[in-house]
Amino acid sequence: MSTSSIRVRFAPSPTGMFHVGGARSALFNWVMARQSGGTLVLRIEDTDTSRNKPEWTEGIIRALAWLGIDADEYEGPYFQSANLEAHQQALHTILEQGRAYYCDCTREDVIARTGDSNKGYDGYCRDRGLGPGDGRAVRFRTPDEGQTTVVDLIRGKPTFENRVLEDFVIARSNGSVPFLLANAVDDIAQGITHVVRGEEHLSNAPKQQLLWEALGHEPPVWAHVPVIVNEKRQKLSKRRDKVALEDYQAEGFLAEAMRNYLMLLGWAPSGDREVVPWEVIEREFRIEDVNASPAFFDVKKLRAINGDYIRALPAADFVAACLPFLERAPFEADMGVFAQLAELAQTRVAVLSEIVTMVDFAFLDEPVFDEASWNKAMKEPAAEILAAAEDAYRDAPWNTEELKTRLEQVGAGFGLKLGKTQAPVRVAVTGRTVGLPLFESLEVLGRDTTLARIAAARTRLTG
RNA sequence: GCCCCCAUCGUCUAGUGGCCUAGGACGCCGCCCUUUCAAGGCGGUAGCACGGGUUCGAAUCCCGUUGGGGGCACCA
Repeated sequence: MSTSSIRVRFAPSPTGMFHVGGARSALFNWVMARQSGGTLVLRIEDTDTSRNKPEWTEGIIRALAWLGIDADEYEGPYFQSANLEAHQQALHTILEQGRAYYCDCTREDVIARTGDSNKGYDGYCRDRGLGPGDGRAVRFRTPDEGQTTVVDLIRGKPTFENRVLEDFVIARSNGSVPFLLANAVDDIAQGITHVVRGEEHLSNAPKQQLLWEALGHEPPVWAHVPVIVNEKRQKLSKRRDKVALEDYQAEGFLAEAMRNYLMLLGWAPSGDREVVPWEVIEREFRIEDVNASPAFFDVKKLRAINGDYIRALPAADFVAACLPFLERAPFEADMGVFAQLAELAQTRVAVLSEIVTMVDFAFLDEPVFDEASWNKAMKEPAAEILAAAEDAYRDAPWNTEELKTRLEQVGAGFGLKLGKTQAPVRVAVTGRTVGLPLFESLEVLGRDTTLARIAAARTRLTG
């Protein structure tokens, strides 16, 4: 952005869990504000009292902070509900201009007349000269002729025939002002210069632009970012898709990875790389470069990127990041032991929550035996291998190299390579066929536990 | 039904008329490494929806077709 004093906004309504689509919009707006020295305004659109809950608002603020958009990064939060008077004032201004009229039609009346529930309002009350009264809403009189063109940074100049724009409601019969007007009035009041929001709002743009003009203001520059879709190419919905940012956070996705990935939906940094420091994104992002087509939310790719970020973490940071997951685990982890295992685990987890099953064997009294693993590893000379291993380990110097060498020797006695020989031992000690490097794990576990587990497995095997 | 938007590998993208026998990433496959699994290294698979133009030249420009999507509330 070359414009120096842009004002953008993020205006979510607190009607549910904060989701990834909102996060991306917030990120786009934030980047635009930061790179232009402009301002990001946070406005909570809380006027639908039947669907709003304060905890949703807290969730939004918490999620933004998690992504790096702390309170000092935006102006606000403003609450739409605090701006009711301005909404009424705007309503009167429009009414006085004769650009709006009262209407007592119910939804049913309109459908009865048009015979089509998909058709908009038919203009029935346009010239009935109704005054205010019970059960009467106010509708904006859209122009009969001409067209409205919105300047959209991503889509060019979508143009709408004014005659197909229905006379929409700008005041409900109870006097309250709905979204189309309230949103526009707030944007005007807060000096918004660029409205960057989801594509689902594109068809609202001409109506709102008409409102801006009626209120005596130059319309803003718009940017309708494409929706994020699921595997069926439909807009992500909280009903059928996993969209809550909190859920991803709880699973162990890193905020840095999440925001990097989110920015990749519809856009890409220069060069042949996409996992890049945030500074690069902030430097290179241009809303004009955002693709106009919907993007699929690919969790697999998100995981891959998250893995990249995890591996890039300094060891101590990785340990710290695992803490919350350890606290929720069904065991008490000794941090000294964990630190050693974490080093082995860091390249093996794509999301932090996976750390739990990766190290549980070290902190549980008994390993959790995976049925399939047991059956796979405890086949033929397994009992003999375990017996030999137990003998070989009883007096072994307890370090990785020696443990490895001794088991190699055990395997040699059966004509087996280490890959085969280690399987029964691994399952006996960790419960699973895959996991952290075995001998390193044994070293950390200690002789007593290792021997005890091998013995227990032998008993279990032979009955 | 009406309005609007969109269209490069399975997915996310680079590409803005010649540098493209279309590049990268994820996924997938193979090989190497190897104590399992990862990580890492190397290699491979796969795409400009279709049809017309414009042009010396089109993934790039125009038109149409088809196919997707979003919206059509006294929700936001």
